[in-house]
Amino acid sequence: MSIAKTYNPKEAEEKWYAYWMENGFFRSTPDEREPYTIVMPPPNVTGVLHMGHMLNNTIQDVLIRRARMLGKNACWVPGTDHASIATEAKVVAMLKEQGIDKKSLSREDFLKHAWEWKEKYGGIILKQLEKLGASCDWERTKFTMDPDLSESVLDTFIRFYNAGYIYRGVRMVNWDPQGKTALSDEEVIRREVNQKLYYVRYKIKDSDEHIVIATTRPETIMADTAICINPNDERYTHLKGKKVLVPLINREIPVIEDEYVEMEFGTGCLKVTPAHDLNDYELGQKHNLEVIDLLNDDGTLNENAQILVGEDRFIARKKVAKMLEEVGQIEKIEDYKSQVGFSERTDAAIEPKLSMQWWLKMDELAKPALEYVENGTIKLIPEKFFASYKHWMENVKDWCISRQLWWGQRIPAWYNEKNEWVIAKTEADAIAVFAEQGKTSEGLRQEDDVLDTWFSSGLWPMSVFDGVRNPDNADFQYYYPTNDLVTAPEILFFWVARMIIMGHDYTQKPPFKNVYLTGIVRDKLGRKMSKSLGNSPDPIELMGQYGTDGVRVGMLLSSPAGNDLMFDVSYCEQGRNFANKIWNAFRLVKGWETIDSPATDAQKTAATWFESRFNQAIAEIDEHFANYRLSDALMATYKLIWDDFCAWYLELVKPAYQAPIERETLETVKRLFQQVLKLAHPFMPFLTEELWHDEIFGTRDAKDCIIVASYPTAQSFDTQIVKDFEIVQQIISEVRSIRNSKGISPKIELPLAINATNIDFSTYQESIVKLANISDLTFVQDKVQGAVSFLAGKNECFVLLENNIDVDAERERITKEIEYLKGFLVSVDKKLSNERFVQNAKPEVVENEQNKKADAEDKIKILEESLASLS
RNA sequence: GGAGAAUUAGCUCAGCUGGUUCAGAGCAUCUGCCUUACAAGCAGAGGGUCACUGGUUCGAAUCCAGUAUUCUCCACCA
Repeated sequence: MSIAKTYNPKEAEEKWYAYWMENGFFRSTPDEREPYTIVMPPPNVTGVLHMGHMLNNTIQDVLIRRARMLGKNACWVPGTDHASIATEAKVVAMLKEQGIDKKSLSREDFLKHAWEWKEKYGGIILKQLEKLGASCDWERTKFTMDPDLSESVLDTFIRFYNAGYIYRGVRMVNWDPQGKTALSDEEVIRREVNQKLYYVRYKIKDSDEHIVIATTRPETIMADTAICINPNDERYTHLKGKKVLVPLINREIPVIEDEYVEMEFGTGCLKVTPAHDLNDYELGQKHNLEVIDLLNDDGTLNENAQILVGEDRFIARKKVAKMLEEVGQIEKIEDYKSQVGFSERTDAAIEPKLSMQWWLKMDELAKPALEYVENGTIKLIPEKFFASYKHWMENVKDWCISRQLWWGQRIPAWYNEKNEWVIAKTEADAIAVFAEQGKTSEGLRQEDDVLDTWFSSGLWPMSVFDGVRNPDNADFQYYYPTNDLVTAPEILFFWVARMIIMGHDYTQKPPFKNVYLTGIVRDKLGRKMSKSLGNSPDPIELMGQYGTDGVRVGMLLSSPAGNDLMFDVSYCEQGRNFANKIWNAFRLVKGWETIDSPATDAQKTAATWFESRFNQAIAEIDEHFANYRLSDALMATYKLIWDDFCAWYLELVKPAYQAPIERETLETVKRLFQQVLKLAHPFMPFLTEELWHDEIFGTRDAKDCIIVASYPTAQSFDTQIVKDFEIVQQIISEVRSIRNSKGISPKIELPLAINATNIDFSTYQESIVKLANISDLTFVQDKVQGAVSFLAGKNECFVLLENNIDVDAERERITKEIEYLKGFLVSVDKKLSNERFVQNAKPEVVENEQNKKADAEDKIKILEESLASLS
C-alpha cells in the first residue's frame, strides 16, 4: 500500500499524455467560446529537439494550458517547415553517402528521394514535443509543403506579382560556387580570415607615372571598370579625368571620384569591380560603369578574364599575383585580416555575384507592418525590441525570394523557347497566357528556382487555417488573428515581420496580437548552446533524468522574456525537487485517518488564512501572466505551494502522530489542495494530473481531468488576516531562532508570554503553541522578568528559559535594536523637519513618514522599558 | 561604422512612472537537525558602497551626462 517516497515521473507522463489524446482534450473546433490561438513556430523538418525548442514550446504549452483552463477554446497548431536549404543539404549528403551525386539525378528523382527522407525522418521533432507534454491539436499538424500550403504560396506569389510587388532582376547576391545557388544573407556565415593585401601598380595612360591600389583579390583586376578616388584627396588631384590601364591586359579605364572612398585605408585609391563586389556594384550603378563578370558559376574564370581562363579563382589569385610581380607591378604585399563570408552548408567562400533573381519590393508593404507595432495593435514583449524592429522596417531592402534549389515551392514562372516568360499557376494557364499575349509556348519550361522558405512560413498563421486560398472558411474566421506568437528574437525580421506584412496584405489585420520573444539558451559560460559546440544537453535525456515537469519548471525559472538564459541543470534539479515536494505533501494528506468531527477553531482560522493568501497569490500570478512574466508567475506559484501551503498550512492542521484528523478539516485540505494543483498545472501538467485522479479526491468521471478543470479566479479576501498572521509567523520564527542560537532542541517545549497590544491572538493561540512548541502560552500586561524578549510588531514577547538568561547579552541585544531604531528615527525626523520635504512631497508620503515616526517611537519606548527592567 | 541593451548578494535575476526599514527573490553557502510527508527535506543564520564619476532633486538602485566593461542586432573598407 505504501506509496513511493519520491515522485516517479515516467509512468505518469506516458499514461496521461495518452489519456489526454484519447479524450481529445487537445482538439479544438470553432464554437461559441472565445478562441485562444497559438501557431507553433514550425521547426525545421530536419530538426531534432534542442534546448531552444524546449524553452519555446514549454512557454507555449504553459500559455495554452492556462487559457484552456480559463475556459477559452484553446488551439495550438503544430507543424514543420520544409527549410529548403537545410533539408536539401541533408538529402544531398545522404545521397552522397549512398554514392549518388545530386547532379546525376533529375529534379523529379531528387525530389522523390527528398520526400522519402521527409516521410522517414521528418516527424521526429514533433514526436519529441509530445514528450514535453505539448498539448497541440495534432490533427491540425501542417507542413509548409503540404499541397494546400504550397498552393497558398503560389497564390501569394501571383497576388504580389499582379500587384506589382514582385519583379525579376539582376542583382548582387551571395553566390555559393559549390552549391551553385544564391543564398540569403542569413545563410552566410562571416569569419575573419588571414589574407594578403596586394599593392598593385596601375599605369596612368600617356604618362610614366602609376598609381597604387590595395586589393585582396588580384584575380578580379581584369574585371575592373574604373579607379575611384576621394574628390577631397589632395594627393590625387592630378589624376582627375585621367585614364589608367588595367595591368596584364592593358584595358583602359577611367578615374572616377566618390566620397565613398576612405582616404585613410590602403592607398586611398579603390579599384572598382562592379561584378564582384557589392559596394563596387553600387558605385558602378551610380557612375554608369560597365559591368564585366569574369567568373563562371563554379568559381572558375571565364573568357572575360582574357587570361587564365578556366582556372579556379583561388589558383588564379596566386597566379595573377605572380604575373604582376614578374612585370614589376606589385609594390608590396601585406598580411591582412578581413571578414569573408562562407556558405553555411558547403563552407565554400561566398562570391558576390550578379545574377538574375526574383525580388519582392518591400518599402510599401513594410509600412503598415511598422504601424501595427508602433500603435500597439501588435505588442512586442519585451518592448525593447521595438527599436530594432522599427530600424529594420524603415530601412528595409527588397527581398531576394528565389533560390536555385529543388526542394521547395517552384517559382511559377514559365519560359518559352525565346526566353520570354509569364507568371502562371499551372502549365495550362501558362500556355493560355502566352497565347493571350500572342506568344509561342513552344519549349515551355520552368527554371530551377524555388521560393525562399520564409516566403511560405510568412503565410503560416493564415495558411494553417487555409486562410489564403479560402478566407471565408469557418476555422480561419474563428481562429485568425491568432493571440500569442512565441519565438526567438533572431527571427524577428526574417519571420515575424514577414508574417505581419503578408497577414496584413491579405486580411488587413495583424496575424497575432502579442509577440513573446524568448531568450537564447546559453551555457554557464554564456555561449549559445549549439550542436557544433557540443555544449547542449539533450532535452530528452534531461526529461528522463529530472522528469518532464522538472525540466519545464527548470527552463522557466530562469527565463524572463527576451533575456537570454544561462542554463544549468541545477534549475532542473530545483524543478524536480518542487515536483517531489508536491508529491510528498500529497503523501501526507493521503495518509491521514479521519475522525467524524467538525473542524476546530484553529483549523478554521488556518484555512481562512490560507485562502486569503491563496487569493492574494492568484491576483499576483494573473498579473504576471498579463505581463508575460512567466518565471515570476511560476515563482509565485512555487512559493505559495512550498511555503504557504506546505510549510504553514499543512503544518498548522497536521494532526499529532497517528492521530486522526477532523473530517471537515480534511475535506477543506483536499479542496485547497486541488486548487493549488490547478495553479501548478500549466507548469507541471503530468504530476498534477496524476494526483488529481487519486481516490482521495473522490471518484471522477472519465472527462474530469485537471487539464480541463477551471483555473481558480481571484476572490476578494481579508488583508487583515494576512497581516495578522505575519505577526504570528514572526513570533514562531523568533522562538525557533532563540532555540537555535541557544542550542535548545526543537523537541523541548518552552513557555511563552505575549504582551498583546494591537492583535487579538485568541484564534492563533493554538497555532503558536503547536508550531513554536510552546509548553504554556500566557498573555501578560507587563514585563516578564528574567526572560528573553523580542518584538513582533508592537507585541512584546517573552520566552522563559530554564537556565538563567545572560543579562548582559540581553542588554546588548536590546540596546542594539534600540540604536537601530533610533538611527531610523533620526532619518525620518530629518525628513519631517525639512520644510521643503513637507512642502513638496505628496501628502500621503508625508503621512507615511509620520506613521513611521510614531511606530518607531512606540517600539523604542517598549524596548527601553525592557532594558530598564533587566537590571 | 550604425543601432539597441545590460552592469544590483557567490550564481541567475526582480525592483513599473524617484518617497514604506528599499536594498529583495530563488538557488548556492554556513550552523543545527535522519522531528512520525519529503535529507530531492526541516529549522535558523550570514552575505551587496545597486559598475565608476559627476549632475538634477527636499530625497536617486530608480532620472540625466560622461567613463569602463559586456552582450545582441544591422552594415562592413577595397
